[in-house]
Amino acid sequence: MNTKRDLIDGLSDELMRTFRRLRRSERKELTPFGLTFGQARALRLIARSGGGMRIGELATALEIVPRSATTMVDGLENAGFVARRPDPDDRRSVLVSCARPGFDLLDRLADVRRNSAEWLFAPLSPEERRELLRLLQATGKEPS
Amino acid sequence: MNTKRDLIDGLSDELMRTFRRLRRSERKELTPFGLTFGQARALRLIARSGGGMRIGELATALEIVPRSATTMVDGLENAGFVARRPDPDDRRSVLVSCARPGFDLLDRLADVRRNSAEWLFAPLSPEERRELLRLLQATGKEPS
DNA sequence: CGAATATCAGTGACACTGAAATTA
DNA sequence: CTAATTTCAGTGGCACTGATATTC
Repeated sequence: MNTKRDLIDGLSDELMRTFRRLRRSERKELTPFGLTFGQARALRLIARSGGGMRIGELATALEIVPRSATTMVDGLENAGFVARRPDPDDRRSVLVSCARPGFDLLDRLADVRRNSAEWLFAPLSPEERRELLRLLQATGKEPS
Repeated sequence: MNTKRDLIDGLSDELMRTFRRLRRSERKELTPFGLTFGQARALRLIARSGGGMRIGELATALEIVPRSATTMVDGLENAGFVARRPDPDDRRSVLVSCARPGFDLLDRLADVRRNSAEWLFAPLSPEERRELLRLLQATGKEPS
């Protein structure tokens, strides 16, 4: 049982350590584009949605509360990367969609993301990467 | 090469998602103890150091800049969990060590941490957990 | 002198809660 | 009326940079 505790402890530590390195690297490379780590993440999701995304949808996808998604969209909108428009079918809702400057950025953003991550995963073979992805995807979704 | 990009993208996404879930869960369980996620992490390291740790050492271990470690120790010290004392061998330095209330907390803190993480790793077998740990440990340490 | 150590002051990112307004 | 959706206001965590004092 001591080994079990050590294992979970180590997993927590390594998970945190690895994520923080990834985020720091990506942040640094994102700075010249005027985007933060979180904004880039949101922009990817919004662009992928095509026709437009409600704030609540975005919040769910980002796993944050809707209020926080509002602020995130504010930043992207002020920078001109996304646009808000009212939902014609539900006047409570707002649809957020990717604006032209946002679309123009997507390819370079993908490059940045890949470059930021590549050094991190470089020591892993393609098979190991797939296995890592599989294991991460298998983790639990909610605290029981 | 499209598959390669998708793989790295997915790894980044899953790594972030998994870490954030862990942190959120641990934060929630840590609240009653008056500790934040970062403080708990620092306290573990300080306690493990035994005789005392310099701020710079702690910063290196936490992978943050020394100035941020100062603030983190401030919080732990104000709460009475750690104590600062001057380094007798180097008057520029301060040694941070775990105080009695901090020691008293360690066991319960370990429980919290294990409980917070267990649901996350529950779907993984012991072998898979060891493999996940190995893969995370194998990731790169510095942006090339 | 230059280098190391810790601290002070300010800032940015980002998540949270609670309350209010609008509409389904 | 209740529930859903977004937004406003404020707060907390935590990382950063730059400047300063002290000491090696």
